[in-house]
Amino acid sequence: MLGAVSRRDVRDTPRPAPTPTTEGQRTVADTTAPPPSVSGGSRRPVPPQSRYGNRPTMKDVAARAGVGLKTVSRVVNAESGVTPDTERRVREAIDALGFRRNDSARVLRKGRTASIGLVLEDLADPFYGPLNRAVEEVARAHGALLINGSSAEDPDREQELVLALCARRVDGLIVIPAGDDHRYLEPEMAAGVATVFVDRPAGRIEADVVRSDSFGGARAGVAHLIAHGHRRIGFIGDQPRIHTATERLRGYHAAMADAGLPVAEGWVALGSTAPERVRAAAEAMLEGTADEAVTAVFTGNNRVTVTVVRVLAGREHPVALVGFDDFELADLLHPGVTVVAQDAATLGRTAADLLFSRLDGAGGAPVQVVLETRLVPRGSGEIPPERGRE
Amino acid sequence: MLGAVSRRDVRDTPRPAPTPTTEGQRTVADTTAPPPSVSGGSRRPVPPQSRYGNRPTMKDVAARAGVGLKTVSRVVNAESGVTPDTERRVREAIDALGFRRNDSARVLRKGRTASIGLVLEDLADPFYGPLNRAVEEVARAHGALLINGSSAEDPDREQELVLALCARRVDGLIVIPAGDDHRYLEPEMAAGVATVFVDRPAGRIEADVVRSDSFGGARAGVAHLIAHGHRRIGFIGDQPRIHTATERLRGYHAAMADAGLPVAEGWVALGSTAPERVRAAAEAMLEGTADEAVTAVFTGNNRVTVTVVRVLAGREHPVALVGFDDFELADLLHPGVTVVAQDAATLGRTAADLLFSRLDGAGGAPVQVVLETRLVPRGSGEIPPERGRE
DNA sequence: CCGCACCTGGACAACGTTGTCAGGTGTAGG
DNA sequence: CCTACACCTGACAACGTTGTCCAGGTGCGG
Repeated sequence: MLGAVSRRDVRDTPRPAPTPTTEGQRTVADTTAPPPSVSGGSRRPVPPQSRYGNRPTMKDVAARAGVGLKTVSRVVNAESGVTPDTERRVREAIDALGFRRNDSARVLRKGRTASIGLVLEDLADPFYGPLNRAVEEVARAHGALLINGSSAEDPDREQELVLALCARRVDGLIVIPAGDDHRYLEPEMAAGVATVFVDRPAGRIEADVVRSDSFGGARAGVAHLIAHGHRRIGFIGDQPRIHTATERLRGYHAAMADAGLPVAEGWVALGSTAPERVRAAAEAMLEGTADEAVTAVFTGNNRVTVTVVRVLAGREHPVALVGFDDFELADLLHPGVTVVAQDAATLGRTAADLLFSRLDGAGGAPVQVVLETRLVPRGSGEIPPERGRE
Repeated sequence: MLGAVSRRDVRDTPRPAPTPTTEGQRTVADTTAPPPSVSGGSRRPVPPQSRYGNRPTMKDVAARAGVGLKTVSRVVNAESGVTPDTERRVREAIDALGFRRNDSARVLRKGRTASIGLVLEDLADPFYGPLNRAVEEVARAHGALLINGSSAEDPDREQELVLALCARRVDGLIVIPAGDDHRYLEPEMAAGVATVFVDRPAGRIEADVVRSDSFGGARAGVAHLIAHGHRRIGFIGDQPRIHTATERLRGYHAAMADAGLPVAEGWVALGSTAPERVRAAAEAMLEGTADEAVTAVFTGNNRVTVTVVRVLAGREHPVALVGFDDFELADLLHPGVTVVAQDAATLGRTAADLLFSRLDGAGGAPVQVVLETRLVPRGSGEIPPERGRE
């Protein structure tokens, strides 16, 4: 962790000061509680009805401009039927008071919030960045705001977050499910909250889904390894609770079966993507007797792939690797990492388009959109089996 | 792009179907408009006062439970003064109707939204993932929801987004500024919207800032190259409009001056981080006569670094490189990329802590928190100058 | 058996905005 | 000069919730 922290009154810094000032002096402080600290404290002790800083309302603007309340509303919403002169007076009052419309009140009156919620599993996972961005772009094109949060793979937290968004009356939801039971969403969906699931299908309810072809992608990836002569191939994936994990495992088994290859007991490892676990699993299936040690590994997602790359980097003999999910710089490693790529941005864009089409009234039964994956050979998947080839 | 898309009624898929079904059949469709499509259309044509799906209100719950409105409110808010029996009746009615409190109305009444806004420049930039996540964790610990969006480095869009968040009456804002004039925020801040800037200071207003020591970090990074024998060092950075870009450039100049080294004209390139531009800039300063070609490059942020790594990977002679910002897999490249690391998560956590301390009533002048950077030698910065060493 | 204190439950107003509708002004035509 | 019409403008209610306040009921003691 980067520990040193310095604080100073901003006045001490007379602007970005282009002169090389005494920028070096710092005081060391506890990073875990940098500023005056706060965390534990109780809620702010201000008078219960603080009304923030007494923001001006339309009523205030109307009084100042000497017009009626509704006229201010008309100006603010660019409705027709206001004399230029009146409008000018109103605008002056708005600027003078620093008025900004209270969207909470507006929402309450109008019924729609022009905002959608996005719940994903980890905001810090690079896979979700482009997805997040794509959803935001679509939302923006529709004049909607995006509210998002991450479930940290915790079903309870997912539910908590989703229901909080519903309480905010988002118009629609895009959810990357962490749990496998979404019946709690039924009343919300019945009440008109459009919902699209991404990456994985909803559990125990019927709902729109946009996902990649995990099964086919994994099958193709494993077949690629088989085509390069491998017969003993390991699979390291995410927890079996997660739909994509089991789909990809299914693809692995299908590819092995297609080639008439047996799958030994120690070749499949499902579980958390924590680096320690993945590292242990990889090392276990790379060791063992010559008949059991794998000559190639298929990894179930980008987190797993990165960890396995680290494991392989420390070994003498190269071992073939194909990973599900592309990742930045995969092409610059030695060897480049062969991957089954899914397009996160398209996933997000497609889901958002579908969501807004529902919001615009598109009816019909829930649909399932499945996006093709793409095998990207870069070297690591083309390493032939060195030893143990029978 | 991954083009192939298939759609089918979800009913056709009798569950994750563990049997290897005909998952292969797909129809090719235009990815840019996948579902029934929507985009251009006008707003939904439903009756103006659709009230979504006529969600039940507290009034409905009260009627069904045979109690008063306020009693329902008491139950929902876990206030005291309700008989267990009454509470049970109310809860049954809530479950039966699928009632969920309308937070818009609640916000309107109470004045605080328990939500904060985060505006960053690119949701897809991996640098912001951990920052985003850290802010979310702090917000969650304070019972607040996080609303975020990205400005795409566009000052107008930043302002638009920030003001939209203010209209939603977020309690506080964390902003990574794209623009250099934030006076538009003055009325909002005066009205009580706590605001903390991250990564870069606010423009033309005084406000809290949490940022890394760009100047010192860049100076240390360039000094590292000088210590390894380089005398002709290039600098490729972001647009000069961006504060961190100029600070890092300042650090570069300081380090060069410290060592008494001149800076030739073609050695500094500021501008967009678009790969084409960076690539051109890098190639230009690597070519040229022996006296002018640089033997080392310092890159101003992670986007630039990645592009330069690509350029260097295609060259015969290794060229030394130190980059600002750490990035995943930097250690696994050949050679490992030496970086000046800043801790995005701490940046976010610190900013969020500061924000909530302001919301909890902490007064005082705006503060500036500066986090130390850390030089991480990995190889690329330790390459000695091959040619042209005088 | 009566009275008092306490406690539960409900009526009501208010938050800031927008839709409805009626009133008022100015202008043009008869 | 009066009527009619168009166009602005503003009063009012309602959105769903919470804070205030009061009424009614219960339990206990006198």
